[in-house]
Amino acid sequence: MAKKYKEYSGLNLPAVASEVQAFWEANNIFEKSISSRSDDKTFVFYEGPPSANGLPGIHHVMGRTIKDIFCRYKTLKGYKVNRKAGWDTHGLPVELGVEKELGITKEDIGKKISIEDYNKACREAVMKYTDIWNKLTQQMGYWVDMEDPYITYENKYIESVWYLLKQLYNKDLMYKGYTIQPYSPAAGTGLSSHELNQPGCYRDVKDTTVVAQFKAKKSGAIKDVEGDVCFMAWTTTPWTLPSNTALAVGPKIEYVLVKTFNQYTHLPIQVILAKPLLEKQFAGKYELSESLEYKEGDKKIPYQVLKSFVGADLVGIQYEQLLPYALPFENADKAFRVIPGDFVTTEDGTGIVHIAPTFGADDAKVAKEAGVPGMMVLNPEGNPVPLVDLQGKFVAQAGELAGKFVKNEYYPAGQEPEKSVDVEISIKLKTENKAFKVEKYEHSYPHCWRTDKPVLYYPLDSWFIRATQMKDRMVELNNTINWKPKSTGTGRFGNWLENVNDWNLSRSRYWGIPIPVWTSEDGSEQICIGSVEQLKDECAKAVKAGVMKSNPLETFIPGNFTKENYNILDLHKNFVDQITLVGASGKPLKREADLIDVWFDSGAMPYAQWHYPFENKELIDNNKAYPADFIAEGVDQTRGWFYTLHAIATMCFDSVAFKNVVSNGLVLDKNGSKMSKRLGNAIDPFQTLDKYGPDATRWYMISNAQPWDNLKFDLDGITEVQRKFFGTLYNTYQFFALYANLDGFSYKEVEVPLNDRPEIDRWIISKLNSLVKAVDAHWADYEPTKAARAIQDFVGEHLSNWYVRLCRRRFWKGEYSTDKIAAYQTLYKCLEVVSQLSAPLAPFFMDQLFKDLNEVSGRHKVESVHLSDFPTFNEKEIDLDLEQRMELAQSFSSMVLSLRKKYKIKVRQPLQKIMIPLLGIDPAQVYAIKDLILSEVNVKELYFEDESASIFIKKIKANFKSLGPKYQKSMKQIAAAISKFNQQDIATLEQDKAYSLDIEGEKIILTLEDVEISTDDIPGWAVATEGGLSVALDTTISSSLKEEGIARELVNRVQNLRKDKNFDLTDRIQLKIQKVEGIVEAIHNNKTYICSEVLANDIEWVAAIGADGQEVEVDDDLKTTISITKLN
RNA sequence: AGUCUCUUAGCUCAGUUGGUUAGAGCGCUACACUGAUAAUGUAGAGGUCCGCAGUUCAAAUCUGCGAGGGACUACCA
Repeated sequence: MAKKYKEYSGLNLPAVASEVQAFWEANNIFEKSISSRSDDKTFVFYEGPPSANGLPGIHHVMGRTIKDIFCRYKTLKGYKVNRKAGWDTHGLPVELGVEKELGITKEDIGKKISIEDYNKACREAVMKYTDIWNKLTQQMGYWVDMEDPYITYENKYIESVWYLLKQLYNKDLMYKGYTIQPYSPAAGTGLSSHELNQPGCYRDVKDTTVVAQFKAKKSGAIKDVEGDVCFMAWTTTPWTLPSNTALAVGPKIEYVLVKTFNQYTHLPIQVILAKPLLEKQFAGKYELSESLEYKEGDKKIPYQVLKSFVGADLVGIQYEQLLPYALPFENADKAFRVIPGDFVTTEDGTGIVHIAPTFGADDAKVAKEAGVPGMMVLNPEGNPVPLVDLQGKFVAQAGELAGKFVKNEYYPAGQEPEKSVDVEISIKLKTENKAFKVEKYEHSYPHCWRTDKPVLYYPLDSWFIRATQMKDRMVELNNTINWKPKSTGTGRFGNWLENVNDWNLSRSRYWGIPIPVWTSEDGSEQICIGSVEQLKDECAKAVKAGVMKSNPLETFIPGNFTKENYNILDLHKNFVDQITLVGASGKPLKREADLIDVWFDSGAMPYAQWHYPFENKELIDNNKAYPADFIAEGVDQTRGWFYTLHAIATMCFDSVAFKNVVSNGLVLDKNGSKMSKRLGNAIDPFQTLDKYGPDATRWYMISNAQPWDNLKFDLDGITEVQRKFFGTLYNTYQFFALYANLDGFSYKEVEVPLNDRPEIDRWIISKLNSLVKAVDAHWADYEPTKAARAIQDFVGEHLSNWYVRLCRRRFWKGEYSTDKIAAYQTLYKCLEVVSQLSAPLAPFFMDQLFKDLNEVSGRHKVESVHLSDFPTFNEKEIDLDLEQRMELAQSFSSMVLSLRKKYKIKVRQPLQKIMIPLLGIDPAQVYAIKDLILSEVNVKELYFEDESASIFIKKIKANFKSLGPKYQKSMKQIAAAISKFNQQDIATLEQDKAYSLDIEGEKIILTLEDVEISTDDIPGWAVATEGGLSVALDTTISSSLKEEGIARELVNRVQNLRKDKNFDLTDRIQLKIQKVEGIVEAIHNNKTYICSEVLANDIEWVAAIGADGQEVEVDDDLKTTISITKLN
């Protein structure tokens, strides 16, 4: 017996997924999808490593669906797509997790717990959730090679990173410098921006603020002003005033010179500040006054505006140092000047900004640009340091402030002085006539999340990568990358590159990749290590020179890449910090204490995942696995992973790291708020996959919104996809399977030539080819949403709602004829192709569909849809004319049905004729679909009415698209004139193909193209108009039509009865009907039709029917009783 | 604060180079069909296209200024 198509008792998507999953595993389908493709045609994909330290969320399903789609698609297109999984294992979250678990803090490291044990704990903790991640990967159908992932903490990985760092070092792209970073003196550690963004870090505090007066040295714009002139600058951190080395003004801001009196010393003063802030600063007791009479004790202090300038005029003017405790150790002559600053605003303060380059990031930046030094002094060892030390105390050079903490919060509890440094300085300035105003001010200021004490912005030593130097090349290379969406590449990423800063590599942490640089104490000698082999050699030298007792890498064998060999070392801090190397002149070299930014880890993955260049050198050098053809991550990675990949590739390889990149948006909850555990609106990916199945979940996520838009994730949306798309497709398959099994169709017959198939078959085949063409282009173009929607539309609208619905009869009626075979072949083909087109997105369901079909037909010699070849479209099978006329058929049908509805004539009641006016349509087009329309709307005849026939009432409208460009300004009058046309005018225009209009004395010739003419009404007919098409329906029901209607009703009732009685489709019956007035004629005249429809041999009229009879209504208020019996 | 992004029906989204009646699905209401039946179809109601100003004969669409949501980066005297 021939194989049967599998029939199902219901659609259970989660069950489908687990069955197919089991099938994949049992038959190694994933491996085969790679191994079956040739090495010559590869598609390179990079997996952005997730941190196994956190749990996966629903957004990971989103991101990974996108990755999976294009990898699977390329596989179908014949590419070999290797996908190595990876784990991001370093970083602060891991450290914090471990500290929480062990109940320790950073201070305990090296004391309560050794760095070695600490790192060991991190190493174990970080892989804690790998099982859960693997489960998600498997359950959602994400194909990635989890067997052999790259792991960023492995020695081989680190060795590759070191290699890259050394390249940068050798190219002089790495340097050590200082930068202003958030720093917690109480904790003695720098803080990352991540730490500063912890909730509760920014708090409103009340600080003493000072508007200080900086006495100008007269030159430039103020050269000729009599008397002393001061710049006014406001600060919320008076303790930074001793470190002031510049004042910044906005070049375009207007400033004024004001004459007034100091409120504390009552001495006359002349000050400069921004004009927009004049009233704010001179509020309260100050008053604009003609006379400048003032003595101590007066309630009001008068002031006058003497002069105004723009900021640019002030730039370059020098001033006397406000608090001359110390001078910058270098370039002191360049200090104490007015410099330009773009960031200066006139929102608050004075419009002149006090610049202390050692304690502000912006300050450092503008000072550097202007060539102004920061207040760095030399410590007893001769090293430059700021005026405040790492504990937050002033250094010796700070005069009477020396030894004091800059904030009272830093003193041990109970030891705070009564007056904080801020207050002390304020008082000093007041008495010295240098303070214009001192007041408390409330503002938000960051606090250390661990010590609860305010953060300082402090210059810290860091290693940098000279990204600024490579900016132009990075921009150039970026222009060759295909970004989805484009705006992220040009906008967010492009701007980021344009304004790129040097990359701060340093992190003062424990669990990460150590900077492989060893330096002598005086900084004169330095080695950067680029491999374990080199480290071993240098260690040997160090042992020889006597700076180290033994070589910890003694047993390491260079060139041996076995696990065993690499397991004898650990390239983490605990191990490498034990190593002292030796410089050329014999000085001992110590490793720089810092670790590198974990973003470097992940940006190095293209090379480090292959242990480049120690192993697999050719993969990179010969561009076999580099650069990536495709990567995808969330848009939040733009300045993260996308950037680090790009930067490293540009700097080390002068190449892009990826050619195509999809940056997807966020997954929000259904109200558009961010998902978070705290709000309890986070969606559990496992529950979702369990309940709805991966296919529907994936399909929903991709079809609902473009990947780069945020997705408002709503579970009801998945239900809809389930019902609407998968349900419909499932039903279509079930329908096919039901009849194909009855007829034994297994696609063994020769293909019925397209020309021998009916119009509707050629139509759906044409549609199918168009679909293949479109979907192929969408997948290739990284437009998954468009692909999904196109498929959805095809399945729902064209295949199910139109093709199957209209063709149902062909499947169950009659012999196993050519026409029937054509129908099966057509529907089969559609289902098969749909399964292939959709397989990248709905891998489980589509594989089942494909296999269910293929197992009977054996058309494909592969076990799985994922091993098949993507369908090709045949341009010759696309018939746009046909597609267009089918649309016409659909429109006409819809209009007629709408008319039936309006006139309350049910579809089962046959009607005699419809008429279509030949206005703007090709009769041949409509003629070809005549039968289709007629059967769809149950009407007997269709004919065309020539446009010259006078029964139409026509409507005319201006065609703006055609008239607009030609007449522009006169458009409105023309349109108005056209709308006033009467039937005669329209006829004239149609006849002469032209019509002359007179608009404001100008003659305008209208052609037929300039207007749209449609039918408005046909008297005596029911008329429907839609989008320029009209159709008229004859609603007359003659007696013979009425009889037919009754016959049809009867057939319908009998069929229902057959079904109720569970008769087989092919059972013949005996039909008894109770003789009732009004139906005899109708049934008699349609007897043959009735009998053939219900498979009755004859109709037996009876006077009354017994208990087995069924009363039925065949027309309004027209009832009879019938009974049927099976004939054997 | 800067950069990017989004805002169209109750909800989720389409809407080509500007062209005059702004579309679909879901939901809702009404109905039909009953040999795909826990399926299917049809029709109807439903809109200040976020606001304002501008360009244009013509703006959901282009420009500017705002508002709101979101992300990232930075953090301010």
